[in-house]
Amino acid sequence: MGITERRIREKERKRSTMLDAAESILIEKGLDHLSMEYVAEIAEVSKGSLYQYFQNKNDLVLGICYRATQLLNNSFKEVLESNRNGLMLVRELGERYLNYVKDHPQYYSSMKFLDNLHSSGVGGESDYLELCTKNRQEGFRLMVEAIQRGIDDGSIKNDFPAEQLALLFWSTSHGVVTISYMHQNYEHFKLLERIGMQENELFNAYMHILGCGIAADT
Amino acid sequence: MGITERRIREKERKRSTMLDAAESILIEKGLDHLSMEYVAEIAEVSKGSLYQYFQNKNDLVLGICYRATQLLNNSFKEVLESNRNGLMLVRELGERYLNYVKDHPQYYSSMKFLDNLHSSGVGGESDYLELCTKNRQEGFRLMVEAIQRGIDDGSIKNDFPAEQLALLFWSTSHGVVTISYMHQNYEHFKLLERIGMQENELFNAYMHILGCGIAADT
DNA sequence: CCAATAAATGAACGCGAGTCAATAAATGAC
DNA sequence: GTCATTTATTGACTCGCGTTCATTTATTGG
Repeated sequence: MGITERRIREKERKRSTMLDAAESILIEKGLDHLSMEYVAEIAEVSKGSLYQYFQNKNDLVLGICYRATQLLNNSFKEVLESNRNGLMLVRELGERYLNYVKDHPQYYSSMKFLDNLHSSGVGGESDYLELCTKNRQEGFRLMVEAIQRGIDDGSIKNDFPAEQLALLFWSTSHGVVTISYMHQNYEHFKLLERIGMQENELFNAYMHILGCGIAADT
Repeated sequence: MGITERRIREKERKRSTMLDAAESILIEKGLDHLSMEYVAEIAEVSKGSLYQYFQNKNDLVLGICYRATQLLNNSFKEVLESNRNGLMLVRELGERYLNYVKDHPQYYSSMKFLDNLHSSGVGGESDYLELCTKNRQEGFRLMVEAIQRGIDDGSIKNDFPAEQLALLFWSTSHGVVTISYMHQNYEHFKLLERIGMQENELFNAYMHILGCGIAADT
């Protein structure tokens, strides 16, 4: 009975096409101009068809967000395959995060979208929501792992449990990366210019400060 | 000619009433349920009237955001009136920021709204936008001042210029505060619980790490 | 009391998300 | 090949909401 399997594959392929369309709009026009009508037009299907593949607009955007989290996690996993010390891994994770935002601003914007969703108690109306959340947790887990390795190999102080340091690293780097994102994508955001700072300077300063806080005394 | 002045006062009073209505909705129902219709109903005016006082919905929300930035800045200014050393001031600023988000989540959400605006190149269609931006800059300036004082009084290392440290402090604390906000306002955000961490622990850890990075060696 | 000006109103418009009854296509049994 | 049945596709429709505007109402200055 290969027919149902083929059907499922077909369906996945179509879903993927639709996501491609949505993604291209996201890149070219931004989230504000991503309408179901427009996606349907680009994907060359009817609006109604979209709703056979996505439960609603949120679900579609989270479909992109799912790709986004996958890509970021894969990048993180690569880092952890290295056998450098934990502190270096942490630094590398930060760098990857920064480059990710630079290379895929549309993916990052979809992740911001995910963050903003949780407010209105949006729950069971998107299958992708759960997948995205899972991926987020996985990403966090990778950070924990890097830090734990650092604690184990003695490159990172053990003042705090690895999870707590990871949360700190996650939240603060998120803040720094957000600045970087704004700098690159918001025309009127001139803070870096105003204080005469380069993006990489910001990142290096961040890593320096963070390093002072978490690096073990050698 | 006191009549035009009275008129202007009246107009300001009415605008304020409308903002009050919008704010109460924001508190009780959140940004998602803040519609012009609803605001009109609560403020007991017609929908059309709102547009005599606000250029559009964004403008109205930014009106709230203006109040939000005012309040935060006032809190910051209080801190700077103290004559403790700069490092203590910085810590106090962070604490104020955290408490602000705890006490006025609706104001914080309006500031997130401001952040999300800059994307779609929304420019001259809101008078409040400029005011909010001004206030933001003022808030940042206060941070710079605290740090500069710290550098001057020797409590903060002078590895970096005050502006750069301020940007670092601003962005990283923003990240930490965001976690705190999510923890309090997003029902499904369980990260802190999952790693068994309290909010104040997060803050203290943040300040500890930051302190290691910026505090002068004594 | 009467223009003239300003403020307030709500019906009407446009846009976009989501629905659904009708239509078309694919499948499997005979 | 034919036909009943299940599955996929369509676009007209509803509905909510931001925004506009012609009309009505209130206020001012003469």
